[in-house]
Amino acid sequence: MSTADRLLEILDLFTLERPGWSVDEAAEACDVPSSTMYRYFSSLSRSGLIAPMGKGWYSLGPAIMRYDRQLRLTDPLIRAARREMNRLAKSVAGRGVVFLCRLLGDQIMCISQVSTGDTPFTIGYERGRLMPLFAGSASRVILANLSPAKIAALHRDHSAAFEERGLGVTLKDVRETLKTVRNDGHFVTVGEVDPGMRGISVPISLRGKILGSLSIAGPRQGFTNAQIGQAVAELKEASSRTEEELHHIIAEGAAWRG
Amino acid sequence: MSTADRLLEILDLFTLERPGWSVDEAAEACDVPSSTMYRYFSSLSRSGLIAPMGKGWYSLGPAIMRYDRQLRLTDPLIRAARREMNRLAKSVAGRGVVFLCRLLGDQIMCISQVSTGDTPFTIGYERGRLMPLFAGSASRVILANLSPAKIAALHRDHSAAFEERGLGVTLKDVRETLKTVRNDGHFVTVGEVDPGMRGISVPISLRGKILGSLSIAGPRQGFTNAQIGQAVAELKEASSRTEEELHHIIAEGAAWRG
DNA sequence: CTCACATTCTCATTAAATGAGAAACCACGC
DNA sequence: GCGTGGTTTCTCATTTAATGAGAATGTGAG
Repeated sequence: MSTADRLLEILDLFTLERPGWSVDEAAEACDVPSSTMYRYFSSLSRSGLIAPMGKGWYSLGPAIMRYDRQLRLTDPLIRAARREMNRLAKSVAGRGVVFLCRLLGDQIMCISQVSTGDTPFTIGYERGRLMPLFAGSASRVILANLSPAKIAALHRDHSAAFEERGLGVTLKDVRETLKTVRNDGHFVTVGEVDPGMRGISVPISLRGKILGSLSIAGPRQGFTNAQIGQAVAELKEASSRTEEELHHIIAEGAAWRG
Repeated sequence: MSTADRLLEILDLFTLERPGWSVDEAAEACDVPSSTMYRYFSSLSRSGLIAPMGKGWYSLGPAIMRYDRQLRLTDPLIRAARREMNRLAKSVAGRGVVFLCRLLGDQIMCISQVSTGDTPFTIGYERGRLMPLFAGSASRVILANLSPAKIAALHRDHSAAFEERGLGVTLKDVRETLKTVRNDGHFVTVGEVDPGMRGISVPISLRGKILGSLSIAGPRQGFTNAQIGQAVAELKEASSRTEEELHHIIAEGAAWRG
């Protein structure tokens, strides 16, 4: 195993379930001597990726927060969507939250979330939350707009998941199902990611390439059929304005390519 | 230079000013051949710390957001302060934002920010923002509560900064100034971090050890003297409740030490 | 299909990581 | 102040992995 992989393996020790580690425990977990783990920890501490939280205990460090802020401030998609997300949030205040997802390789991640007013329900759609590829409306509208080659590759590797989620058994079935979603331009689910929650999503693309999705989520009973229809219309409008804004941001260009 | 340092040097290429890099440009910047930089990029991509954003351009990746979410959800200080911060935010709605800072080694970082209602002014106090050590109320109340040894060490290394900020010339002067702040239990500034902005801060400690500070910031004219006095009182109350809550969280314990 | 470009692979050479133990450094209580 | 226990850094001979030029392969746009 390479040194690089070792470092990244150590970072991955720090999880939601186990956010704090001592040098000795980490050494045992990775099966290296303490002196070596001290070397690793000191490299990671120097860069701020981890930080001593007192008494020999370490957790993830300030660099994580700094880098995350940097992403928030520079991500063209987040910037392009901000205004429309705020508008949508007001429109569904108290009934739902608005969130933005991005396709990253084979993963779909929530990268931004806006809500206004009191949201008495638990908001599961936080920035940084990894979304399941095959469940939930936010993922579905992205999935439906992937290239045929990518859909085929995913179906080859995860055919069981496709079937389980009712997307179809054969690749042909799957293509049909996704074609419908693609043509509708939106997708609505109930309880696929969080129980009792409804998801309403539309895709966001740039020059024909799918980038992510814009969604509203809230308690199932917070939306009548008419309100779902209105939400879909508002989401579509917001998505198309976001795409337009994204063109402007990229045309300015300097921000992204340095 | 070690491999570890190389990797972390590469991560540091990604800045607010220059959030996107191609392999070749990064190779040139770090003075290594492209084939080597490809190896580094692929390690970092595999772990998700960076991600290809299309067409050979890379930016910071999903792991950053995942780790940041993890910190938000597990940091005992953030969790302990949440309720009080929400309460304070309502109390200063429209006039200010509430933010929480943490001491991390020699750095002070904003780790959480809450505001309610419309905040027409620019909010500079975002999570992930590094705060200057010697300016601003949020830092001052932390500085004032450091151990005498640390204050002495800081004064040795940054005596010019101490003098510039009016903290005193000799170590003796500095100690006197900080003692006053410590005894007051709060500090108020104007325009030290962001022009035209007022900062009002109180310290947060655990078992006599300074951990961070809780602050309200807003446009200077948003606070009459009486309102400043009230804000200080509310902040002190919030701080002491946060410290209490922190004791509970740490007593439960499981969450932090795994 | 083809071309240009992005990415991965190969392998002999070079340089860095390793780890046991010694030493230094702290913070803490007395 | 001054040991004391635990944490962290240092040292250096040995082992192991990183390096990088160039060839090979993959990929996407026209």
